[in-house]
Amino acid sequence: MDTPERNQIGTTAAPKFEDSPVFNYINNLSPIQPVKSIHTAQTFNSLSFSSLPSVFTSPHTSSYKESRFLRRRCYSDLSKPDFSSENGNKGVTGNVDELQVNSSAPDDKSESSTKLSSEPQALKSHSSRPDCDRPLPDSDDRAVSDPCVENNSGSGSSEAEGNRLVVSQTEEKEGTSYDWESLITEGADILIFSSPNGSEAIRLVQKPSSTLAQMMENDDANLSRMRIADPIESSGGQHEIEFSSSRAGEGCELKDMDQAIDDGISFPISSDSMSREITDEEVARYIADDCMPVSNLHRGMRRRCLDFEAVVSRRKNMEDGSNGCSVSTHPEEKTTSMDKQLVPYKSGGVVTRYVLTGIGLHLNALATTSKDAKNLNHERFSSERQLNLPNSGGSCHSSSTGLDPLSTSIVTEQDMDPSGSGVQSEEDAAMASAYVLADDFNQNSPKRKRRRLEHAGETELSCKRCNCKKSKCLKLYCECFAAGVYCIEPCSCQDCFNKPIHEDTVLATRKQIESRNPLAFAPKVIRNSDSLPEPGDESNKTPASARHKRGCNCKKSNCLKRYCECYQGGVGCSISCRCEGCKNAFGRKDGSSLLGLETELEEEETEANQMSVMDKALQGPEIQNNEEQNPGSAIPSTPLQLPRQLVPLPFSARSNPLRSSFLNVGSSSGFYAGYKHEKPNTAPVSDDAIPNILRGDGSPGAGVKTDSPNSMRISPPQSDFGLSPLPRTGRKLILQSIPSFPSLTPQH
DNA sequence: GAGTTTGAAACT
DNA sequence: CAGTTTCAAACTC
Repeated sequence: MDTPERNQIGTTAAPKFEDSPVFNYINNLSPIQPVKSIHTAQTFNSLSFSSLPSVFTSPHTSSYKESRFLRRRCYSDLSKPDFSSENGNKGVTGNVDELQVNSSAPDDKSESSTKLSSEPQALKSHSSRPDCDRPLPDSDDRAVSDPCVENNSGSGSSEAEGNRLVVSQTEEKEGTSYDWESLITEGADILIFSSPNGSEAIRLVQKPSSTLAQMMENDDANLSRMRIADPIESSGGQHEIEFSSSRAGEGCELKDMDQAIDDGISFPISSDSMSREITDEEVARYIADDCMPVSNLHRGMRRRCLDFEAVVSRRKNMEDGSNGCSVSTHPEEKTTSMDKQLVPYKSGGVVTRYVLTGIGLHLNALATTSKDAKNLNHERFSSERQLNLPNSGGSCHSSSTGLDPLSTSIVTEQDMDPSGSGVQSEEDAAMASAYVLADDFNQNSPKRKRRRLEHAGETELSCKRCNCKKSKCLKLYCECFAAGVYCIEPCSCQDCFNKPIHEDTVLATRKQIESRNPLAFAPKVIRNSDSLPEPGDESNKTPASARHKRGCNCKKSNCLKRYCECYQGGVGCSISCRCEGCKNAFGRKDGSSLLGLETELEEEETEANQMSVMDKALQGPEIQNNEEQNPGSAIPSTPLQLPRQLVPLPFSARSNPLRSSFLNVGSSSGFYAGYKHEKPNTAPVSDDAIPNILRGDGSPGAGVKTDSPNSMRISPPQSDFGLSPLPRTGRKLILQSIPSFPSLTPQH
């Protein structure tokens, strides 16, 4: 855990004075400070990771924290993207680096990174790596995934942290724990807090240590300020500060902590070395760290999303050496929020996943999620419990946002994942699980793939498994490609080019398609956050509060089957639809409202399976929320789906943090969003709403939301769900501001 | 599991 | 822009 990041963080944090914004700002300006408190940093690292919420970034805060962020970002990429717009540069770069690191070579780098700690930048990059690296190795997947995940998750991290804390506590209890009990007791509180915001989660952590609390009291106030001022950074920044203060004297033990983490993420181990000095504060730290890992697990799960844009950068990093991490502090990189979005992640080196940020849903994602979700839930739980987190299992669950009665701890973790892209998390998890299961298989015989799909695949949910035979998975026919993710084992595709190995081809193809249709990779379904109907947007008005990007053209299915993209996406048909005999349960083109939806759905359900219904519901904003919370039935509760499924409008999310509309983005969506910003509405799509939605949901108007154009970023992708925000977990989506420029295409 | 249906994507 | 073809998912048996 020597990770430089922590150190840096700690350094930055060390000065409590930072409480005052001014002071902080100054600190940021001066690189020196970071160096000061290296020790403390570690504790925070985890925290920092968690901090995602860049969304709110206030320029000021961002500015002063930048140095810090950089570090943090390493952990949480997702959040970073948000920053990118404002702070962007640094943060972004950091993210990128992290991503690269993860993808490239986790193992070796981690160590090196620790060494680098002396250098702030290096630290940043390293810090990110180390986490990733650790986990990668093995069963530890959790840890491995965690770091990476965090990066990806970014926005959700904060919340996730809270959850994580809880989890970690539980785990620790089992293994060993001194102070843990107290911590645990507090854990409940933590959970609660965490849900809303990462910042809160952090607080909880702090709470555990009375000393910290005392010490921090003042700081807390400051922190709160910070948060307010900078929602985005808040979590990370806060943590840093707090811990630093608490930890100031400590420092050394971090290594032990790290080791412990590596071993099993359980701090207790570290405690041995630490002995008593580990005060509550340390415990808190550990917890925080643990949390991170946990979250990571989820994140690790991330699906292989393709970020084409990111890919490029990544490649560079990769090529350069695993060191992608290596300081990616370049300001330029930072500028591109896109990079953040893409977080390449390797699990077992098998597949790199990139998270795409986006707005709205990709039908594909939805579909997969819904179906799989059910299965996944079951499997996930089992796996999760067994593993406790661990890798594969964890990965899977991560996706599940729902509360699982069974494993609350786990659930929390999952929630945590939400980091932003519930979808991603799901996907990732699925991916991870898939990898784990299939290490052998890789792309091999289709049969095996199928098998996995059926079995492991179920768990994976999110992963879309395509079955392309002629398109080489380089056309929109391919769900994976369309969703911005690489094909993976579970896919039964033939002659697949949609793999990391063929990044160039994939990227080029994607560009081509985008050149033809800038919105081609945009989520097909654009959802407004349920919670926040924006007055301006008509889309909100739509029953579903979401609409299909282009509208369907159904003639025989009456928009009652999944052939219909609107239906599949859980949205009602709109004016833009050219369907005939529309009977879309989610809303007919002619205006029949969703109200009838339930009844209709029920009818349909009878016809189809409840399962299918559930899925639909999940897709559908309304239902989702409820269901998510209800783990119960097969449906889905599948938390997994939930997370992904709907992509609430990013904006809405902002408006309602609670609801969090996640932006899920279909993998591509993110790009899309960004893209739009760049090229507003050039989209071929005739849809009125769409452009508006995309923009705007944010857009336009909503001032705060903002979506800043940048904001479009979602914490990933996953996109899928969006409808309901996460139930409790609340992942909030943070829209991460995407840099003005569109993700993928920017290169255009 | 094979075959059919369907509608989007791609092509002309 | 419209019509046709291609494609793969969704669905049925």
